[in-house]
Amino acid sequence: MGPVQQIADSLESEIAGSAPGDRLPSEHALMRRFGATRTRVRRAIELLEARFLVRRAQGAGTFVNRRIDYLVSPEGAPSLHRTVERAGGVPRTFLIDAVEREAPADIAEFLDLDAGSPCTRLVRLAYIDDQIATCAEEWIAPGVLDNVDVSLRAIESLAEVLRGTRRDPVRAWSRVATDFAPADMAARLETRETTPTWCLETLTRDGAGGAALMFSRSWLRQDRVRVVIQFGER
Amino acid sequence: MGPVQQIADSLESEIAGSAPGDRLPSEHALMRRFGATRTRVRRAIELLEARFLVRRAQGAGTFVNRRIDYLVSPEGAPSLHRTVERAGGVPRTFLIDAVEREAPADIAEFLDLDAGSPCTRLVRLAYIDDQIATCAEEWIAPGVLDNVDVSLRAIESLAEVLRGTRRDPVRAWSRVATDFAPADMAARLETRETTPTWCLETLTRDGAGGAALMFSRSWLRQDRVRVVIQFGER
DNA sequence: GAGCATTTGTCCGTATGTATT
DNA sequence: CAATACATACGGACAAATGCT
Repeated sequence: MGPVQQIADSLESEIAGSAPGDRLPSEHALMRRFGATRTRVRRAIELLEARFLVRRAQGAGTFVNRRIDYLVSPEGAPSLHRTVERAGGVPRTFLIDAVEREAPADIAEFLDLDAGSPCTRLVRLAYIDDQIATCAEEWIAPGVLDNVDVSLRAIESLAEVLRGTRRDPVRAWSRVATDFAPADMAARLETRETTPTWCLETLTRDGAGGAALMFSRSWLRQDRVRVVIQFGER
Repeated sequence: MGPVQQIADSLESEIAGSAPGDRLPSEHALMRRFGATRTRVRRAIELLEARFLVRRAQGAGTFVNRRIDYLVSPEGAPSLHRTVERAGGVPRTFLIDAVEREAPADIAEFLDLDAGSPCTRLVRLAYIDDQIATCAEEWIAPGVLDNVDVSLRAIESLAEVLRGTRRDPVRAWSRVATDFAPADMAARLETRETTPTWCLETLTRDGAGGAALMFSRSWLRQDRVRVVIQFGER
């Protein structure tokens, strides 16, 4: 076992006994403790970072990372908000944009829209322990919601809002994959364009086979959320 | 735009015009061409590697990578073999182990087995263009197959074999996630334990709600296969 | 099989850059 | 502004794997 791996193993057992958000000793402190060069110490921390065990922030330090398991199934997914809470984390959601605009062609097709008809597009960010975790773009068919910009600022689940308008939102279609987020998304997620990111797309209809209500495309950082897809009966 | 990004962009457009398996110029040749240090050239190639565009082999060189899109849905997945062929790649499958042994507790539960009853465990490797891509462990319930070790050496799909025994294999339950492969799996996949890897688990039953036939757990390298999970109707 | 050149992988020590506190 | 902490870069050296002779 190489010296880098030894340092990594030692740090890993140390992490196991600490809570998400805790700060690790600085790289210089670790150099002294292990009598190693900075290169080795950094390599060791990079191993932990690759496994999403720690998070590093320039100027601030290295911290124990929190990663959430998020279960997706055809029956629907619990809100990320609640999932985070249950894991002991602090979820926060922000609406950062709400505009009327024409949807891109592929999305308009999902929503059964005529070309040129404008729909409401929301952009929302979700944080876990004040760390950016996901960004969702949501296209809402015309006439489905009013004053969303007002009513949504503090609401974490669009499904709940839709239910409030006497609709019965059901997940009609979903696709999950990992991909490289486009530049604007990567910027919002404060991540590099070279890191694979979850992309979860969902078409919501009103009741089974009813009118298309909404198409959403969520990007989720792999280091903050672990998406698990499950279907069928045991 | 930094010098590293410029080199990466230049190489990327070069890659776009070449075929999977093609070799890139060596790092030294690129140093001369771009008048850059090895650090910068390597960083640039690492950017391409992170996006799965190239593959590097010590002592051999850097090559244009082939990555397969693999669609998984509740209705079932086409065989990886056929998916690779359709993309223009060369698929190959090897049975590397076939033993009678007791299944681990969690898997025995899936197969409705009593503790201690032995089942057949197969381990199979799949290659794309002679590059290791996936490793599957398959536990087959007692009495379902005979002489599998003989009959399976050249067969790429277990479902076809099961159909040959007058069964009706259906995908009853599945779970997909990315995870870090255990050490033995990482070794078989010739990958590091720090790279997230697809894990696809499936329970196969005989007809709808029938007897449990098989539980399989496949690990798929993210750089060779892009798993896309899709369910529902548009 | 042995030997050799090529190619990528890893590491070192040092210096400088940049974000945070 | 100063101190601290992580990020990036350089040039060089050696290791390890590959492929050819």
